[in-house]
Amino acid sequence: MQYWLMKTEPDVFGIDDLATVGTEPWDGVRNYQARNMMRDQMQIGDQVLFYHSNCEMPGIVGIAEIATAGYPDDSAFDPEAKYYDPKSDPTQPRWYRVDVKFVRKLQRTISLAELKEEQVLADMPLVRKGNRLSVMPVAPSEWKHILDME
DNA sequence: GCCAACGTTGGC
DNA sequence: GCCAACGTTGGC
Repeated sequence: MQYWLMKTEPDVFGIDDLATVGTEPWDGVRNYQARNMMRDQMQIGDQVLFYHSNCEMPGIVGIAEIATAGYPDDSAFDPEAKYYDPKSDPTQPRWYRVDVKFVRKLQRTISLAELKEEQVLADMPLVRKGNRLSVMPVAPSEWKHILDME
């Protein structure tokens, strides 16, 4: 089993929204590194740190899990859809998504500022300046360390 | 294949 | 709202 971190903007879709719907297709990711991870590596049951970005207190707010392996993101095929990409062909999809399932909310937000202070987390792309990856792998030791901070 | 222009992310 | 960092695009 693998661990991941996925970013989302709470104004668009946050942990409370996930708690409400239960399972959500993670569509609209238009970054090749993130695409490759969703398409090639994510498996049902993988655990996810749910991260809020672009908000008052950026940080980890909950736990989710992967509910489907990667499958084509058909929001790329629909000219009416927000994430339409005319270069993605249904016979050879360019973009993929997974379904993400709510597990639980953390008792508190583990803020980005706190995460940055942890020396053992210094290698995470999340805390590195200028890194914009919205999906990233998390080492088992990092996973444990972060949840111990809860 | 280079690289300037442009768009997006996301912290602050 | 600003702006640094970075990815993508497109002219050459």
